[in-house]
Amino acid sequence: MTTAPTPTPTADWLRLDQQICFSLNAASRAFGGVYRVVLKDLGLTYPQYLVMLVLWEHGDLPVKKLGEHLRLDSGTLSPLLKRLEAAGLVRRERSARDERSVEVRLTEEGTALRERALQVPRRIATATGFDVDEIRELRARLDQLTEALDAAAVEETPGRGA
Amino acid sequence: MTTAPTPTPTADWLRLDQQICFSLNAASRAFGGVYRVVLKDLGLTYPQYLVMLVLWEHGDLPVKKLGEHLRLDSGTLSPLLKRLEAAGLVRRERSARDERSVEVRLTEEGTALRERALQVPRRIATATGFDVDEIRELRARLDQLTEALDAAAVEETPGRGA
DNA sequence: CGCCATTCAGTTGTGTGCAATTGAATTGTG
DNA sequence: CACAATTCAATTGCACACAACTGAATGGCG
Repeated sequence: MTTAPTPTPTADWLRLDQQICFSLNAASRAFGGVYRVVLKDLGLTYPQYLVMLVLWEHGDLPVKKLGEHLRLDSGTLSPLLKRLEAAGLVRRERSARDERSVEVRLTEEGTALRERALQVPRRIATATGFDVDEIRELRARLDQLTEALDAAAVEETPGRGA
Repeated sequence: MTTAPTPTPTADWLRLDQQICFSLNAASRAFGGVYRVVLKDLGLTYPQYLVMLVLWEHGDLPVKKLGEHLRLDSGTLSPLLKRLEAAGLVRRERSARDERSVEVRLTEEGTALRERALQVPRRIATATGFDVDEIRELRARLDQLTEALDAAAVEETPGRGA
């Protein structure tokens, strides 16, 4: 139905757009709420947990690389890493080879925290009520969306297109 | 393949969990980036645009109702609404019937802005690269996810159940 | 070698998000 | 009517995000 005519009035577009950004926002914040509860035991916020995940998986990294993995810049990471350092989970050390760069290293305490974090994913997965295939499917869709949006953002920004 | 055994080692769960929260986060921020560019002409941020959408659709509302539509509390809305008021788009007036309540009303300027905002959804929809059905499908999945996460958050929080 | 563009982390300023608290207003109950 | 519980907006404190800028360090190029 609606194969050809009915040129989708502007008001409908607006509504649809509203729904998609609403839904994404709501889902993101709902995730944040669940993580907040689950991570309280570990003394981590959700973004801090993401940083620790990257470090646990890839080992010590300069701030720049960390930012590439997480799509975050130094404006966000610098204060966050300071808090992780204050909590004793990481150290920050100027690289000897390149004094501009700062290496983020896991402390023993930071490494040890991984054991306690291992139970987090199961609790989160349970909370979603989704099974493995559904999660994979959704993830693929979201990544596809992100890719398209990033490409569009570059094109929309006058002066940033390449 | 992998029909029955392979009981999914813990490390895999962790990886999967990482991906889903990464993806959702990334998509949300990518949306933010596109909206930032598109909304700059209107002088609105993305959350401010969401508030305006609700007001355009439902008319004047008390802060409380606004928060219910957007899942935001007064801690977020109060300063945001002050900025919208400073921009001349809304007025805030104590309700005569209930002095606790503050009515958020569109000014003429705020109402007029809707005309210029009508072109936003099309640009966003184009940027996603998704067609109407794909968006609807994704939205449904996300709402389902949000519902499950909210329910789980209530259960996980000791002392907030019921 | 000297200079300039680039790279990198950090800082500043603005704007959310959310928990917790405050204080005024209202409602329910006796 | 009086009093306790509740509702509501605002505020405070903390933690992201991100743009714009700063300053130190590096690398390329003549």
